[in-house]
Formats: sequence, C-alpha cells, structure tokens
Amino acid sequence: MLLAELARVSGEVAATSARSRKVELLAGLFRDAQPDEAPVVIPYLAGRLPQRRTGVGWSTLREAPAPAAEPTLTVREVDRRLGEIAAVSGKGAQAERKRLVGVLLAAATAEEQFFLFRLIGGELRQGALDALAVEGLAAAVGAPPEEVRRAVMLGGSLGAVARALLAGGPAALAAFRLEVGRPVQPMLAQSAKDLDEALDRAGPCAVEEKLDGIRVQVHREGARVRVFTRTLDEITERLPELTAVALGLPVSSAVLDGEVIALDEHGRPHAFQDVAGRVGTRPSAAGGGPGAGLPLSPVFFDVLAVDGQELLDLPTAERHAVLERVVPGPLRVRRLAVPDPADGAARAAARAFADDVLRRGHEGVVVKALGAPYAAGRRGAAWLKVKPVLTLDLVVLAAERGHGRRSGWLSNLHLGARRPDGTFAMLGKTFKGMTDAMLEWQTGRLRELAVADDGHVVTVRPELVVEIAFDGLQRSTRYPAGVALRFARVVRYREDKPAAEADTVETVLALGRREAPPE
DNA sequence: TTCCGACAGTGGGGTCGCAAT
DNA sequence: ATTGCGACCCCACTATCGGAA
Repeated sequence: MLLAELARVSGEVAATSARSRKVELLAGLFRDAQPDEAPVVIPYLAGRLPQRRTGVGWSTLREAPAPAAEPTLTVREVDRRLGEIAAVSGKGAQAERKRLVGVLLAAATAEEQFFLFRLIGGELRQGALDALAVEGLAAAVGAPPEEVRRAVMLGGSLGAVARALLAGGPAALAAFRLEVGRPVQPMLAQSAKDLDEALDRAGPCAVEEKLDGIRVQVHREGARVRVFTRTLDEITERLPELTAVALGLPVSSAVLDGEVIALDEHGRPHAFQDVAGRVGTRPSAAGGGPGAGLPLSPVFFDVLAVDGQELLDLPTAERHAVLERVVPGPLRVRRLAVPDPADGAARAAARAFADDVLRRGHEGVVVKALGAPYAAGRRGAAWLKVKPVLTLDLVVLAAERGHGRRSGWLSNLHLGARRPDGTFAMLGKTFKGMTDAMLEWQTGRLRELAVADDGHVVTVRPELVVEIAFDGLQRSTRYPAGVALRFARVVRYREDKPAAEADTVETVLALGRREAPPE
C-alpha cells in the first residue's frame, strides 16, 4: 500500500466532522490493507507510530526538503525507515536522525510530507484516534465493535489485534484475553465537583483515598514480576521494591492495580514531583535529582486476576474482597464502604473519611460504584474522583495565539500575582476553562490592552483580573516566586476587580505553607 | 425532542535520559 | 558543566456527534 493512500484518507477524515463518516473512511482503507501491513496502517491512521519513540520531534522536523513530484513510498518502506531512525544512537545521533528524516521527506509528495510531519510530530489532528480506528477496524472485518475494543484493551496493541483480525476474521478475537504478563489498559476515573455530587451519581459505593503518585499495574507469574505504567510502558527495572512486594504475596499469579507514592518518617506523602523523579530515574543512574533514592511505597486498590482466575467482570465489591485476601492491609488503599449514600449518617461518615484523607496529606478521594466491573480503558462514571479546588484572582500578563480550532484567538494566558511594589510575578499559564464566547471576548479585550507582540506572545498592560482554579502549588525553577500553579484553569473574568486588588505573591506562598505544614 | 456518554482537541509544569554545546 | 530536545509522568476543560431516553 502506498503512503499516498493513507495521506489522502487522513485528509478526508480530517475534512468531515461526522464520526460515522470518519469510521467509514477508515474502514475502507483498512479493508485494502494486507494482514502484515495492518499493524502499521492502522496505528498510522490512529495518529500513532508503532515505534514508541523515534527521537524525532518538531525541532528535528523544522526544515523540510522539496517534495517529490510522484508518490512512490510504500507504507512498509516508511515503517522500515522510521525503525532505522529510531535505532540511531550515540555520538552524532541527532545529526544522523535529521539526515535520515530529510531523506525520507524528500521521497514524499507535498501531501505525504504534510501527513508524515503531523504523524511523526505526534499531532495528526484528523479528529480520529484509537477509538475511531477500533470502530473502523470492526467495520472492515465485520466484527462487533465492542468485542474489538475489548480485545485491544486486554490484548495490548491495536496493531496486533488488527493483524490477527485481517488474517483470521472475527474468530481471531477469542485469542485476546487477559494474560498475566501482558499489560491491560487501566480503568480511569471521571471528575466530580464535590463529594455530594459523587455520592449522588455513584449509588452504593466505596470511598477510597486518592494518592498522588504514579499509577502502576503489577503482574506476577510465579517468580516473574513485571510492572507497567498507565500508558503500558514497562518500568520493572526502575522499581525493585515492587518486585519484592509482589513476590511476597501469597499467590502463584496475580495482576494488581495501584499507585506508588513515597512516605516520609511521619507517614506523610512526599510531593508528586519527588515521586515522579524517583520513578523516572534508572537504577544505573548515580543521580542526585529531587527524589532520587527515595524509597517507594506501593498501595493497591484493585485486582484483575489471581491464580488463573480472571476477575475483570466481577463487581467492584467482589474484586475488593479478593484484594483483601491476597494483599496485606498496609499495602492496600484505605477505603470506606457506603452501601446507602442516601442515608444521612452514611454520608456524614463518608465526609469524615474524606476530610481525614486530606488531613493526612493526600490528594482527595475516589468514589467507586460497588456493582461495576473493571472497565479496562474506559473513563467511566463508575469511578469518580473528588479533589479540593483552590482559587485565586490573578492578573493576565500576556496571551499566546491559539492553534487548530483556536486559530485567530488569543488562547493561552500568562498569569501573575501582585508584588508589594506593584509589579507582578508570573505563576504559570492556562488555556483551560474558556468557552468559545470567552475566547472571543478575551481576544478583543486583550488586543485593547496589548503593548507588544512578537508574533506568538502578545504582552498586555496588567489590568485584567481573572479568577483561576487550581489543584495546588508545585516547586518551580522556571517562575520567579519559586512556585507554579498545578492544573490551572479559568473560572471567570473579574472585570469588577482592579488589578491592584488581585491576590498577592505573599497570599500564594502562604497557601503553599498551609498545604505542606512543617513537621 | 432533549439529554448525555464518549471522543478529540487544546495545551499546562516537572522530570528524566541523551546528545550537543 | 550546562543547555536543548524528546518522551512521559501527572492532568482540566469544552465542543461535538450520535445513540439513549
């Protein structure tokens, strides 16, 4: 199959907004793929490369050579060359990758270059990713979409499922089941505004502490242990503690879902940044970054399989019962069962539990419906996370031009807190929380306040106040106050408030001290 | 007809490994 | 030794489509 065909279909997919039409277009292309091409064609049209890392990003792609006049590149050839590029390492690697990318792009037509650019850059932006590619694949082979989705979630990659389906037809789906040692897409949580809303939506549920660390999926088969991240990268070697813990469990095999955090000598959690630093550090590194050498604590909250038995379809309550049997208390997340959330006393107990979780320094709670199965790969309403939200009134210092559907609008705001001398300290940026109407309005208002424009960032007079919600503060070397806002988003503009009454740096830093009390 | 679940897009800060400077 | 790039941890929110109610 020629790359030109993929580029053409991708363009058509991008040009229609109807999801049903996107799926039809994808299915048509997938039907034409050979079984051995499918593991490449299908990820490409889902905007992903089978090579997880190529070492090539936007910077390396900056200068494109003149395009070829005629399409000659096959999909197989592109995949082969990208595999070569990904394998380059050592001294001179960057220049060599750049050269090889240049050779590849020179063999591509203008339309193919546009496709490769976005594909390699990781932002295809055609309005279809894995979910629609799965539907397209199902349509192409005449299999039930839900079964194909489940096979991909349990059986690993889209490419592997595609190859089997195109070669063997719908019957091949039976082979894709949960297998110890092969990672499963983790179940994800939706957000709820507060605990009451979560309890109302969940029905009979358990309230669990939400720990601020790194999600891990631990597989044990006999003496063999493997640990995976949320995106299914294997990190076994970086977390020897987890192997030791898994081998200590009274089972022959198991798949566990949990979080790794780090606790100080008082049992309070270390900052997420420190945990992420430790988890990101390879054992070979003699590093001294923040968190290097920090001992990690795994805390498990679900079990997907144990001793040859698959548990995914059991209700949460039954999976929890198994978890309690195979994992000792200190390694399990704390949890309060709330069988009847409508009951006032039960609700009060849930609230007290959640307050205690926060008092102990954790992030919040997750409310889990007791009757729900483990929905691999789904961000369903069966799990609802609740975290406290902080707000500040900050001043817009500048705004960046938006991209894609935000082209033409000023989108990403630079936010500052007031200093005693009337200047402002930037605390971060945000592009979240705005409706199209707000984008339209702020673009006009900020243009009136503009004092400089470098083509990307429009600097404005610091007069516009905006209420910002965020989850907390984190250490920063980038921003002058030494802290940055975590997950900042716009709540509303405060045109009623002059910049002279915006929140001060001192107020912000006091928040930080309250978040992490000494001793 | 209206409602709502699932998706994709739009980017945020921090940290590491690795190569270039 | 420091800097820049790529990758990957954590992530919130809105708009849209299309099936459910």
